[in-house]
Amino acid sequence: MDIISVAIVEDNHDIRTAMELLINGSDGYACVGTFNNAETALEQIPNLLPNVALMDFNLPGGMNGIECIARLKTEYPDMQFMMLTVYEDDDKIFQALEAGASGYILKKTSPGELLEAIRDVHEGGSPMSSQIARRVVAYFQKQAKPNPALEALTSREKEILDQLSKGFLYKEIASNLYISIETVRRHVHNIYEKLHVRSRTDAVNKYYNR
Amino acid sequence: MDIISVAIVEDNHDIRTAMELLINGSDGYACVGTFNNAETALEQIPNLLPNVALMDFNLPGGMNGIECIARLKTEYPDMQFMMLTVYEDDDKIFQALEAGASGYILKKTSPGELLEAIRDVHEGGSPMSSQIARRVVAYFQKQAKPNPALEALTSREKEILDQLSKGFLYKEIASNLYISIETVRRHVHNIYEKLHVRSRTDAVNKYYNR
DNA sequence: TTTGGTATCACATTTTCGTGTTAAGTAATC
DNA sequence: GATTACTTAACACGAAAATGTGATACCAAA
Repeated sequence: MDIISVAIVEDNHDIRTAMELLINGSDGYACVGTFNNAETALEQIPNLLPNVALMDFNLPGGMNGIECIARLKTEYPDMQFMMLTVYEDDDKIFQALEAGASGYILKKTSPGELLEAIRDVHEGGSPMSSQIARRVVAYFQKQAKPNPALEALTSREKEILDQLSKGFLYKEIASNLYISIETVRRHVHNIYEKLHVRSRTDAVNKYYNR
Repeated sequence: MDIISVAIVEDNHDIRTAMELLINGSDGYACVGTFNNAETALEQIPNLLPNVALMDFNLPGGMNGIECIARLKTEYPDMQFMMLTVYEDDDKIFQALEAGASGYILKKTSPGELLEAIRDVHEGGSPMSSQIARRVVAYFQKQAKPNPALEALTSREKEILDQLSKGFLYKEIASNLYISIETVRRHVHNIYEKLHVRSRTDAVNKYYNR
């Protein structure tokens, strides 16, 4: 069992110290640096190159933890980041994951579970509570269901819209579907009416749920 | 602790029977139905209305487990579905989640963890292994990073492209950005050249990473 | 100082798109 | 048997987009 080096970015002194003690007091873990703001972390972490960085969301100064992760992750893609926060809202979760966090756990997590999560993220997992996971899964399910306005389209119209979305010219669509260009025009017209749009781009945007 | 009713859809007789025994032999769980194919499950589950349905991927007959989930989830949004499979590939995971599965666990999971996962998914969580979660998280990170070809665009060009993507006419873009329509034309031309496209829709598709 | 990249504007031409109107054949519904 | 919805098609017109060519100005790097 190799030793996992950990950096902590957390502005609350008590929490920061408690986590440092926990990590340094556990076999197989070493805290190599603690920071109370994003700017210092951004400056020092490149020197320390920890395996895992624990990141708080709210930090004093202009930069929050997510921005800090985004910058570091770009430079050091192999470094693992884990959000450690009190927030459970969708926005913050998705932002953190997009920025490059692999784990997302709440501060109320027990010390034992925290250590386990650190090891987990280091070994290629994505530790997160089952509730957090449900938020992430819900995102997929929401994405999957298309705009209900599209249901009003006939199957032929959907076919045409799909061709439109791929950027084909009318004449290309006509030849792809073996119909006249005038018929394409007609279908497009009907599609626009049903979707209440006046241009191809707007129609495609609705098609992709934007 | 209320009793969780469970249905099992799994074609392998041994596995199906073993799970049924496990569930019926555990306090707080009851197996209310087992099925060896999707068609029968689709027909019977509406009568049983279990809290949780465990679903295998490969099933005999025309329908697989994902299609089965998709149909049932549309009818019974409150029913919880958990994939129980041997597959760990991204495609199957994402398909299952989009279809409406809330949990995704592997067949090698221990009996104790399986029971825990069933309770978890019933209580609003999304049980999945840390490795599975990483796949899902990776999807977010991939989505977040834009097409590298866009980096070749100047900031002004990105601004124009963003306006294009919103469906504005050239003259609207011109007035939004306080420039001449001829300048818009020129920028659009340069954007198309850099992105190697010949139409607005293709450019927008690249902008959105399609 | 020159060169290269960026942003700006102009004119001309061709192609494509969006809209209006009309209408025939088919399939499903009532 | 009439009605309704869908698919197909044609013609015309103006608007918008795409293409080609050229030009000026600014700024920063070579």
